[in-house]
Amino acid sequence: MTAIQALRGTKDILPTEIGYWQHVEATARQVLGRAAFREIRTPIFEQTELFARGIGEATDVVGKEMYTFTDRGDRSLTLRPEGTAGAVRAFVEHKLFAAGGPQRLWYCGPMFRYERPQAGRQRQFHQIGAELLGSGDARADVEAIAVAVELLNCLGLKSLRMLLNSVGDRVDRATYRAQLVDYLTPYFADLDPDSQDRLNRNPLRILDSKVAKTQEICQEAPSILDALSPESAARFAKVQQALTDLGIAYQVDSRLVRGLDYYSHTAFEIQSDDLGAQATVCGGGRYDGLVSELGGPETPAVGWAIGMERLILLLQQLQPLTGDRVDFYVVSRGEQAEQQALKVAKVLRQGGFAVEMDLSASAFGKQFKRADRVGAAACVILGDAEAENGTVQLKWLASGHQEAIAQADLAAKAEQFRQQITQQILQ
RNA sequence: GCGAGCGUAGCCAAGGGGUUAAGGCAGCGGAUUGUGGUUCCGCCAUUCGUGGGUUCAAGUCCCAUCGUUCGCCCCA
Repeated sequence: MTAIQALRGTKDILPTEIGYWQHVEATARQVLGRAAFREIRTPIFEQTELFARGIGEATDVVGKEMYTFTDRGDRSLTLRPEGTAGAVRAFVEHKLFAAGGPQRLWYCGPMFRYERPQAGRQRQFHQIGAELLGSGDARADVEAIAVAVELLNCLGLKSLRMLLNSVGDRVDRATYRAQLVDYLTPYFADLDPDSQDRLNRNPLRILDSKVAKTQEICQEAPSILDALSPESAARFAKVQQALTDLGIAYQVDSRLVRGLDYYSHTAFEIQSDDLGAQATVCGGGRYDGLVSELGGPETPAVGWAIGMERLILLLQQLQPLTGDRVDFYVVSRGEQAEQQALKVAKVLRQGGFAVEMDLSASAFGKQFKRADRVGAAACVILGDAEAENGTVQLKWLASGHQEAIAQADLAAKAEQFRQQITQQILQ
């Protein structure tokens, strides 16, 4: 029998590392909640058409990275490759726009893309995302970005850099696209093959090619910022001013283009140098056309997504996880004592303590070793003598101090124990 | 989809054609059968991802395959 392994590009999150995930999720819930974002949970699979329409047929995500399958009813379904399309679908389906005023939504969960795994990239990965729907005001962009930055700050992440750009509206982009193609065409022969291919399909993407020669050519290329209409340019200036006022550092990078079709105006990425080739921890921007594209009313919107695996990769470099500790480890030997031990454990657990029962029936010495290994603050000991007179021996492992306590008194002494444990942790 | 590197125990590994597969951590047992953290002793891979080939001889060389890592593409 060969053992079955987790699929390529998927990972088990084991108890030893789950602490990071819980910490990130708790912090996200807190920070987003404080900014009045409300959590939404949508299905992890949807009609394929949702993503085809929402993300764009021409994108790589839709073109070659989706987990698409046919169910028993011959419907084409797809495991969600990102979270925005589903959130917007729910927004439209449940007419959340009718509530009046902008809606602030956030989500967190697994996403799926069929890609070759590498550092910071998996086939099933997790994102935390936020969407602010119903405001086209430049302040909405700023609010969205500020929440993302606040979340990363609260997690203690340092030395991140934010790249900011405006890709204008549809008209601006069409103008710019023409300019860019005009500029690049004479260099066609010098471009790398991928970029040659993109010249017709998606010329803006050539700008962030990693090939040195291509980068060199792009140095002199026209900037999209020069192609913005006065209105788009003013809007972008407003976003920058507000970020500066909030003390949020950024650098304008006119070559930042995002991969999904639905972006317009503000685009931003937060990157780290400590992630290998996949440097982006958070990416987002404005997507004014998406809601109507998905059958809702004309609704401007802005949002972002954070890659949780990448985030946790950074956290792990920062701080080791403090292991879960046990307050009491219950050591027992002898039939009567073992029976009583179960009750003692129950009483202590009801008192709010983390209690582990030794189930081995081995020598006391062995049981103490295990108590040590799980980092217990104290051992509760029950042998024949204790069982006989209804007491336990309570031994504090750090000091070695040991005392006899009546089993009936354990509940009443909970507060006293709690103080002793707290004291020990502080030391 | 393309390119490169790597697969020896639960983990980290040495060994790069000559035969008893180092060592460390962890684990288990004992010294110590009612008291842990230290110490000491012992045990822990008939086998080196899998299949085939070369050779008198293969973890060691070759091929294939699977897995994994890193990079490209793309993205969080």
